[in-house]
Amino acid sequence: MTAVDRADHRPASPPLTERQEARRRRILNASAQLAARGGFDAVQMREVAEAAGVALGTLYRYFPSKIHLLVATMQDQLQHMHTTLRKRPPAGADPAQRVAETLMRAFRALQREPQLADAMVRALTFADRSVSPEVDTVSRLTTAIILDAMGAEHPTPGQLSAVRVIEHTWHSALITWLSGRASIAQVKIDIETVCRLIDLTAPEASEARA
Amino acid sequence: MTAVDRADHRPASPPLTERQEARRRRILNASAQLAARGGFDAVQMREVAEAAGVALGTLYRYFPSKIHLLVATMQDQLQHMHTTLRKRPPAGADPAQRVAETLMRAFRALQREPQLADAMVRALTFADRSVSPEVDTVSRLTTAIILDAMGAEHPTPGQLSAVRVIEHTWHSALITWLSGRASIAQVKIDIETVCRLIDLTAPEASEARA
DNA sequence: CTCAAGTCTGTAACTTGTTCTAGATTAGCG
DNA sequence: CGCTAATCTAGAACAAGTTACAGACTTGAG
Repeated sequence: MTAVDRADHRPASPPLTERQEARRRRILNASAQLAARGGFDAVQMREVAEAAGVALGTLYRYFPSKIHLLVATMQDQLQHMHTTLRKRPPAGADPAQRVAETLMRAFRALQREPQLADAMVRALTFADRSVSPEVDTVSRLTTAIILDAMGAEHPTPGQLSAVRVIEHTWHSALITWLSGRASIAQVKIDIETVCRLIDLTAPEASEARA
Repeated sequence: MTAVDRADHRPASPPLTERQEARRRRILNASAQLAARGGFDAVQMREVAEAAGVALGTLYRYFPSKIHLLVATMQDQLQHMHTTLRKRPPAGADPAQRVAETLMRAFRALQREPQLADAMVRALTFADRSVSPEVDTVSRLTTAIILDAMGAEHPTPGQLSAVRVIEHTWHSALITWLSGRASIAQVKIDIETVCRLIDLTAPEASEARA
């Protein structure tokens, strides 16, 4: 997980001064707050700038587009969630159960701020190539969370593929729920369904399972 | 499949005249052509209107937003694909194999027009509640294609969940590839991985499998 | 402390999705 | 044919993301 740890904060290109760090934080907070209130559309760059007390140009210097801003916001929120989850690891005996439990816990957290979730997830899937590095960071964070729940220290390629599929399902199911096309019950079932892949790809699946 | 058949063309609220049908078609073609050239950003409403030879206001009367337009474009393209696929059904013995083959065939079709694929898929996942009915139609079409490949006439709830998970994976993997964050090989592996769920949820999985 | 380089501010301008309006055209009906 | 309602056109206007720029402020080197 060293790669993730290093991405825990900025790639440290130019080390930000204290005031810059503070500005960045104010911007991210403003973004999350506006998003929580009115979703993607409510995060208007002029308003974010004003709420954060910076000029519009400065906002763009920190985050080169609205999408970058929202993806960074998601990074931020995911980090919180990761730390929270680590404090209370899932209890299930089965890796599949633990992952499903973890994801449903995350899901319930997002349910509390559906508008914020909407803004972040929409930004994530709408992101084009210019945001790839940032989206990748989010993806690595999510992977780390899932692998943590699985308890897989040295995942096999098969497991990694399963984790990717789980991530795909997770994002897409979230979107489907957020746009009102699926119920929470359906999301739960689908998460449980996809988590079955974990047993299927466990390294000892063919031997120790019997 | 009656529901899908009925959606084969417009929900027939007011039956369009011939000239209106022609306008609609010109608009969809213009949209697909612009998208194929430059992706999501190249589909600019003024340009679509001009290329289709209609006024901007008319374009908006037919498709109330750019997202609606692109989702309708996707509907259109999917319909083509469905008919094409029906002519040459996948050959595998296993339902899982057939679905994977079908999806990879669709994938290769999209590869030929990556920009068009980008525009359509981005629109699809970016769509908000106001586009739900249209997105749902696309989803039903996709489901029909997958069920066709499975050969499942009367899918169980478990199978339906598996199909949903496959769809999630399909969209999300497509996005990941389109934004350059995953290779084609990876997409292939992930599609094959998720298709394993089909065996897992087959009605006779617990009995006839032995 | 002083100065140059880099940042930040405030503001205007530009782009593209969307809405609105007034007048021309078309479609269907008697 | 002649009329009326619906539709279409051209073009202006508005909204929000993005860019540009001139001048003020900070920062770090000497």
